[in-house]
Amino acid sequence: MSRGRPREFDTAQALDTAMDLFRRHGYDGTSIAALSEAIEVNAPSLYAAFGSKEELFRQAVDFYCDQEATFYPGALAKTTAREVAEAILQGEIDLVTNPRRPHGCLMVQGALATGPAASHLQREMSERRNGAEAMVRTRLERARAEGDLPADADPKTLARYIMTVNSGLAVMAAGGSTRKQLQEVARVALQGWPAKKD
Amino acid sequence: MSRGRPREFDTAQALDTAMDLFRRHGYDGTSIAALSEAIEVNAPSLYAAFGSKEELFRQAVDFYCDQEATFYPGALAKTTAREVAEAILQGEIDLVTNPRRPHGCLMVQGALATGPAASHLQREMSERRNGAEAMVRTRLERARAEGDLPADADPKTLARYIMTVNSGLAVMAAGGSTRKQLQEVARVALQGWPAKKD
DNA sequence: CTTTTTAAATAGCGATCACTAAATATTTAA
DNA sequence: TTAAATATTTAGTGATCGCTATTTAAAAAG
Repeated sequence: MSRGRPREFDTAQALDTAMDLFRRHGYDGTSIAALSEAIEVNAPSLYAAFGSKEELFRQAVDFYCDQEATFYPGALAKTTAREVAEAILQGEIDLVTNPRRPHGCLMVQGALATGPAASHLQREMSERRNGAEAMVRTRLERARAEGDLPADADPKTLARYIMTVNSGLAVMAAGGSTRKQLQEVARVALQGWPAKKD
Repeated sequence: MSRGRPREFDTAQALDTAMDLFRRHGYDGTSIAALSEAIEVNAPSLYAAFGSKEELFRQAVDFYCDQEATFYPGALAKTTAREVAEAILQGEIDLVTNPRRPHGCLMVQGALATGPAASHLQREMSERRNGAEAMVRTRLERARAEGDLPADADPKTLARYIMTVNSGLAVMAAGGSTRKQLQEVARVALQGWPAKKD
């Protein structure tokens, strides 16, 4: 075992709690005092473990991507472009309407708008969302190469469209839309998905 | 003229400036000090004119709806459901990528996530968005009654879909997507719009 | 002019912000 | 047993938060 007094709280559990607070109240709306109380750990221990509020937020986002927004690999592994799109929208809906969590998406609500001091977090979050978009685009490019999407389909725009709907779903969920309602929305959203030509 | 010393700043201009700050930094991320400096008015004058930060925010949102998000009446007045949908998405894109303004939508970025003290502003904003959705739904119900939408089309879901895309466009614009990119997205978004049956 | 009315400017209120120095507690290693 | 290492606790730092009492300035009404 490592030397010194052992930590009395679980950092993963702390990140789990921080994730919920940041998702519900955003970066600026979540105070160290609120985090400290919810995690049941004094502020200095928080700083010893995570460094700063900003770093805690980043680690909470990492935790979120690893532990909550886990549908991407499976969705991208589907066999057809349409199935990929369906799985992404359904995965996003499950994520943003999870009844055991605050509704919405940490990468949207967490730092969509922040005070000037944290403006780089806005950029970081949009870069993360762009990263997901790039993965979808790559997958759709492959689909087109495989003839699974028509040659005149534009993977870049289709991927951007999927991410646009995803972000919209997060906003709608935060506003109280139910899982069922959003599934109906997703059905409409894919109504015009380019058909494979046989 | 009214009695007493005349106000030395234009309240409309003040709301215009407040609108931009709240849109860029959100409610929690915008301090009275920042507003005071940007508007070039001391804090007490701000309070005399608007009452409180919350009330200033609300009035800025009203101002935004009246002066910036002005495309709705014209869009809803279009003759076909498809034209209505097209005009709404195009209007939203122009709104959220206006080069003279911070990119995004005040009703999304302004108070999507807030600290506990301002949580009712989250609700108020989602209620406003729901209000817009209701207007779209009513218009699409009329369209269906007029045979402009197929009988099996669901105006409620279609309206929710349009608003989902709208919110998504706001997030994407805040992340740096260009007007042209979002127009391509809008085109894809309407690809599956229910066709009128002749 | 003086009075009344309203606004602007100065200064500062208590509360909370993110953060930390110093002291105490608990563990392993020597 | 003692020393070293790490965590927790206590008590606070200066800065900023939203907001306001008080004073001074500028206008209209009498």
